[in-house]
Amino acid sequence: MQKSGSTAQTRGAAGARPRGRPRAFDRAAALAQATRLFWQKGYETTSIADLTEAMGIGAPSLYAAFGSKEALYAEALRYYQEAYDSLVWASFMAAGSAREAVRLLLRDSAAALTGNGDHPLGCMIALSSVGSEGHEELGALVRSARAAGRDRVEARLARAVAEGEIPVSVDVAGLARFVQTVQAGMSILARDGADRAELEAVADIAMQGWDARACGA
Amino acid sequence: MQKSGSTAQTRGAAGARPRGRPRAFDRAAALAQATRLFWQKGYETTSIADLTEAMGIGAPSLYAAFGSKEALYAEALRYYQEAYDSLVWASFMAAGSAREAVRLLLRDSAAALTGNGDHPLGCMIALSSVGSEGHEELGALVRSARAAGRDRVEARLARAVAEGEIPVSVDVAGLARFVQTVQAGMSILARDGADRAELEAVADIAMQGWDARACGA
DNA sequence: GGATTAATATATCGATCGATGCAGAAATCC
DNA sequence: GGATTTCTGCATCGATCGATATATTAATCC
Repeated sequence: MQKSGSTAQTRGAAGARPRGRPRAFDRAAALAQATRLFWQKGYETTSIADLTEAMGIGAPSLYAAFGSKEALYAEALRYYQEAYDSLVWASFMAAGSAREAVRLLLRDSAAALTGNGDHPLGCMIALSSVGSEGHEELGALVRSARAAGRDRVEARLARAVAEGEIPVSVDVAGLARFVQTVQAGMSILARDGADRAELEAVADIAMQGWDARACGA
Repeated sequence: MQKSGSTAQTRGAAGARPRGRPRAFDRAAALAQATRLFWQKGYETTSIADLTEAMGIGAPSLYAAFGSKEALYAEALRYYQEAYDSLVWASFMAAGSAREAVRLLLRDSAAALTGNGDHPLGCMIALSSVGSEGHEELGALVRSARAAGRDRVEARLARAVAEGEIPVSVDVAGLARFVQTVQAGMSILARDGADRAELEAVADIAMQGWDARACGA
């Protein structure tokens, strides 16, 4: 099910093929499939049988390439952050003001979380319930990933305070936590079937308070 | 582990004890324990062995009293709504205005979701990921429970429009969805360790937009 | 007391869980 | 070519999953 010519994906440009029998599947593609499955079903609910079927490989190949279910999930989480989550933050990073950054973050989140049908609904990180008893290592991983989002917002707000966009009287940590709350909540609504327009309306309402406060001066 | 005198909990006031050997455990107390376990760990992650241990009964007693794991979860969800979730809505129901109702709902949610250490963090309904593949019946149950919260808010907002508190130009469905989003997001933050003061600050920020909009007139 | 009814304790059911042992297959090195 | 290395397919490991069969115990009815 995989052309034999595509087995060189992890090799350096200078050749030097590894010694033994080459891997018959595309590791990156298999990881992408595993990511979508974990994203859709969660860690506990996704079985090795589910994974091997979706990835199109046998269990020994999975363990040889990824180590364990936990290690595969950790790698899938990293893949998700790079392949999906980072896209949501692109406009945020490029925005000229903190207000515009947050506005675009929430708008882009509304669009990404509802998706276009080619990936699961909601955010894999926000909706992950790993760490509720057992798998403490993965739980810490997910929690830190969630905290990273808020930290990005908080850092941007702090910069805006330094630049005079936002008055020093504003609690940037609290405001960042509010943005994180809205973004997290949108994932739950997206899972329940809220569409893009509905979440965009939520994002707009969340932003309407911005100008009412001293921030928007 | 249970006094034999407490076996009459489901009997009518007029006596008429059931025929056979009486149940040796308190069904309501066992349900309460099961609820807390499902609340903390989720449906899939909680095993029958976990349940029987926490409830202090054997597996056959569990199945005789509750039918199945799915039926027990459904009953636990109902118990949660009556014993915990309804408390959060008490002030909402009693408030004199829609604005005050929503404000108290978010404030009380902040308090309830962080708790006082005697129950799991976050909302069992909001954080439930049942229904992501398999268990479609329970998934529908949880989704409808989530929708019920938003419907309550929307109905209150609609009433406020009828009473002139909120202008007819306001999209009450969208505003209700915003409130639901903030409330849902707070559950995720609570699970990650956000304390009561932090979530109250989130609730306050969510409300600050209220007066800025036409609603607060 | 004897008959009837229901709950408990013990042991275990088949299925599935995550994870491997092993033999054959496909590549490199020499 | 032969030796070596690594991946794949098949079979299966012990543990745990949700759920029960069976025998015993404890109550009511008569």
